[in-house]
Amino acid sequence: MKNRLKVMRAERDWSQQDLAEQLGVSRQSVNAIETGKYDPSLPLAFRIADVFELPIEEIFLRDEA
Amino acid sequence: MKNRLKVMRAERDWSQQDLAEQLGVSRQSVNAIETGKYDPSLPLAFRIADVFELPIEEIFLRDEA
DNA sequence: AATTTATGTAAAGGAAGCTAGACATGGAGC
DNA sequence: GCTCCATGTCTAGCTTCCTTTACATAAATT
Repeated sequence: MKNRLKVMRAERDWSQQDLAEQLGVSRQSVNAIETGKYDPSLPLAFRIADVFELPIEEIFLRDEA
Repeated sequence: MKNRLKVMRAERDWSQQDLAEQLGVSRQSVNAIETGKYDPSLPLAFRIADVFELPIEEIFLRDEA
């Protein structure tokens, strides 16, 4: 499951730390999600969607294939 | 995090077992999600959305408050 | 009455998500 | 040079998600 977090964060000029604080998670979690180590939980995915004001489907992308 | 799984499943007249097989998870997982024991992972939420052909946001609802 | 189906629940174990703490690197600015 | 930042990574530990196995109940069927 890929995501557009890094790009969307860059568009807003937020650091991983900035985003982590808005989401209420650790900087390491944001980093791990961005670098593809794991996917966020569903509740966290909703918070991410809220922060970026976008539907989940526009942030997280089904794996091709 | 609430969800409309039970109703949507009833609308289609699927058993928990039917849905579990379509999703590739155990019947207990479907039951646990429906009865609110826990939320699905993000990848599973996407599969659920695919099976019901609805956006995630129309199936899973942010907790009010 | 006996069987089948659907649902709910529980326990134990493995896999995935998340934490705090620490360390390394590269870039920007003194 | 040194010092911040921002990012990436690692570890140990805890919580959440998901599994198999199993048991209980109610409803429908035979």
